[in-house]
Amino acid sequence: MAQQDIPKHYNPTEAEDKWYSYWEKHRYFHSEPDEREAYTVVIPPPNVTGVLHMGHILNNTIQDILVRRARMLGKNACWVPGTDHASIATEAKVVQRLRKKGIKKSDLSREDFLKHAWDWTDEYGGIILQQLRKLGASCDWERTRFTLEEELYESVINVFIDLHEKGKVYRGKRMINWDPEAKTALSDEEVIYKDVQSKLYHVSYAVADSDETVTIATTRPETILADTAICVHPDDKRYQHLIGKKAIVPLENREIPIIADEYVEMDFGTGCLKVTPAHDVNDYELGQKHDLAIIDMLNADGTVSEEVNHFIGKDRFEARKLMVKALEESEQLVKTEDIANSVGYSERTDAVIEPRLSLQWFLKMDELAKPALENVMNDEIRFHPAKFKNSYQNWMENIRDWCISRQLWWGHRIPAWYYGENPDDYVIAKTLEEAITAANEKTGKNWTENDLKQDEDVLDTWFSSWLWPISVFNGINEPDNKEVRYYYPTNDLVTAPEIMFFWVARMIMAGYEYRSELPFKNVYYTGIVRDKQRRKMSKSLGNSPDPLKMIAEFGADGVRVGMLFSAPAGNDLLFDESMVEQGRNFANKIWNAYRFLSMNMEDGVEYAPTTEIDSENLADVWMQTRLHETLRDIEDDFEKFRLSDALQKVYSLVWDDFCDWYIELCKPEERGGKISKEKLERALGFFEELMKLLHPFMPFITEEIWQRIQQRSEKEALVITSWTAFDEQKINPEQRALFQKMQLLIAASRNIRAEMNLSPNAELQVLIKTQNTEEADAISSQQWVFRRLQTVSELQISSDLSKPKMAASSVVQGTELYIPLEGLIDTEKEIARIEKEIQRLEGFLKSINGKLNNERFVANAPDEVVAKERKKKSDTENTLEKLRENLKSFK
RNA sequence: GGAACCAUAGCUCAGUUGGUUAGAGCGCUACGUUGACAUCGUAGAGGUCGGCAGUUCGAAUCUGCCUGGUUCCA
Repeated sequence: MAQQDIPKHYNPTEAEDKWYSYWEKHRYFHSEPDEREAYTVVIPPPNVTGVLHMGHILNNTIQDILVRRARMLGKNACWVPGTDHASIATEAKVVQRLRKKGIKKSDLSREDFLKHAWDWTDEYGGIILQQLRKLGASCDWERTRFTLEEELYESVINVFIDLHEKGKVYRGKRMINWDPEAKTALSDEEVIYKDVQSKLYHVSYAVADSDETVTIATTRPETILADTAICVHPDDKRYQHLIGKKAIVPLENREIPIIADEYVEMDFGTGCLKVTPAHDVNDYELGQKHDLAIIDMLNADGTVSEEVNHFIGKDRFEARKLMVKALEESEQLVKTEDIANSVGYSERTDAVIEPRLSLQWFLKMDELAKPALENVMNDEIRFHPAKFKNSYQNWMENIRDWCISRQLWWGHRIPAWYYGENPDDYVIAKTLEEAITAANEKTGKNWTENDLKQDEDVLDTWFSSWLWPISVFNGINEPDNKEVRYYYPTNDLVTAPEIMFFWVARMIMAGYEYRSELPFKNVYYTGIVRDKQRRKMSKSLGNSPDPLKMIAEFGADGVRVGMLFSAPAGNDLLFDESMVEQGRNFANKIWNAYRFLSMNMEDGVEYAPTTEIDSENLADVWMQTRLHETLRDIEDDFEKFRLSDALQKVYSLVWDDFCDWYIELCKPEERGGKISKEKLERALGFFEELMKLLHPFMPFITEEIWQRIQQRSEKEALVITSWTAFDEQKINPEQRALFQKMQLLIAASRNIRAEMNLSPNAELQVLIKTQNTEEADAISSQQWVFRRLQTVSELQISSDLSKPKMAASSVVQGTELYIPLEGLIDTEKEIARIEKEIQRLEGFLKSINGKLNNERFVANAPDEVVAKERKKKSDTENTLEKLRENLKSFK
């Protein structure tokens, strides 16, 4: 392509749209089972309500890198995308939208409401998946799944039925976490505890038939209305005489027993505990133990119920205020103190959670947890970073049953059918017909469809997500189908540590329960994206940049690179837009490297990029060495999921090695001259190799350049090109060392120019005194490297050189470099320069001597270490001697 | 209250089995633009590795304690 066609700056938008649709059109991301090894990733399904945020960018960038690399490695890569139905969040959105239209949820039938919910989903549900395409995500879109679609719905119902048959799903009245905002039960994991400043109210209760009072302390005085006992420690001398007596509940004037239990901490608060079994987990257990009455004083919406006699219909917080006022008036409020305590909030609605006694469906976890714990602890499933095994273990070992029912409509409706009012008057069945049959069998009666009522509730969203790696391949409904057998277990799961318990742990359980096998081999936990002040990025804080705007401004490749640069494995990352800028700059650097090479192409000439190097050319041998060293090193990084490190290495290979050295050395000697065709083809050959290496990280620009370098057929797109295999034979340590020495000599020369204020173009006489004739030969034979990068009038290379007078000098690895500067040299400066270097090396030598003079070091340290120190000593002494000689010539 | 993780340059982080007077990127300073790229190049400054003690011939690395921070669980 001719030079005028290539703009000076890379324009990502155009290339990104072009190549993404090209990839999609040719179905490169689509996977079908075949004879190749499968590489499977299932996306952590975002909520249908979701829009792309920085966490998604990070997470999906990582997945895409893994998937694209696997694809290039020749594996049958399959990345399954999809969304989950997010019952609470979606239902809230739909309710909100209906409210705007003046419709109340309570006015609608279940069917009508669900119609609205599906409308909403059809309208907004696909947004986030569209956005992922902008990022370059190479998902198999033909496999897009939704947790509420028919096949997945059926999977959930089948699993519920199965677990019920196994006795693992049960129905019971238990203390659960109630969200009065969403009016539903939540699982323990959906409660977020926050430390808040509260008041501790000390309230005195009269003791019946006496003048005495007892004082309790509580942060929730309104629950006094539902108290059914006072409890003290049996050994507490202060209260022993009261045990067995009655106390009188303030306002309500009910008599409640004063009981004794060792559960009470004598030195906490007053040592006297009010017991409200309906509204506190611990109190509930006390109640069970002592057979206490249960008064449920709260309605579903958090208002006071008619079970008590005061503040009926008032919100719980309003009731609290009124209660305090009333206690003040009756002079039963002894004192109020400030206290920091922990309060549970709903993960979804942020409402204060109320512990509530409620009839719900639960899943028994103990047996499910066993293989799930074992196989993570023994690294059958590997966590990256491994530190997360600790909290996983802790959770698994203290696991409690999972409350899986939700009082919502949007979700998988529980397949329980009731025919009577007793707790056991139900059957579990997939359809009404089956339910009738089952009910008839169970009861021996003849039920009709009007007699049976299906449970109104739906299942926790995670009760569908936990099947995701199986259900996306329909492996629940058809356990033996070809797809699930081919793709399952999946390979890597990339997710946030926040959902380790919600999701990861439960997927592992489901994996062992339903496939007798792990669901994935590796779990990579990404960090949390924070802003520069370490605050978590969130919508409410408004501190999160809009990812799509960022992609538009910096390019998807730039965003991906920037994200990864700030994301070392498993640590939180402080997102900084300057990192994205760096990513964009990198894309531009690549672009310009190509632009330069293309400028050297003649119109109408066919160029055939080659990886056959000129073995006589030091730059070629070195560049090939660097390429293969990098291939080797990043293989290891990928193995350890150190993607940030891998990218750094490729970045440095491209920018530092290829652009700063290799391309510079390709430039023709004479200004305005063109690079020879052969040289250009080798440079392009390397360039193609670099594009392959970079492709997983920066898919768009690499494909763009790949397609510019040569005309490619649809079978030759970079996205499906084979990864270059690491080849030990392509690494040449000797030539690498020689090139490195050249680099150091050039750097030394540049340094002298900089320190002496000499222009880079000043023609200088340079003398290189080598340590021996072999080195002189080696350097001489490749002296063009030096000449190309330093303007020299004369270059002498020999082991037998006499130092010129008034020359600036440098010693690199024992090789000396002289630049005679008669008339130009600033003697003072040069003396200072040499003295500084001497000082540095003397310090170095001192520390080496410190070791070598220590008998115990010589006696105890491994021979190699001692030998290494000796070598360092002689090298340093050698260099020092030369520096001192040089210094002498100025004095 | 229990537990885990972390503390290295101005900032964000590497530093893999203990053996270079500690590395990268960004930022900073100086110089540089008559065609690859100023979204750039060259050179440079900058750290008693949170503190104290210990193990060791040798500690950023291992152990203990202390301080500060983050996260998870209750």
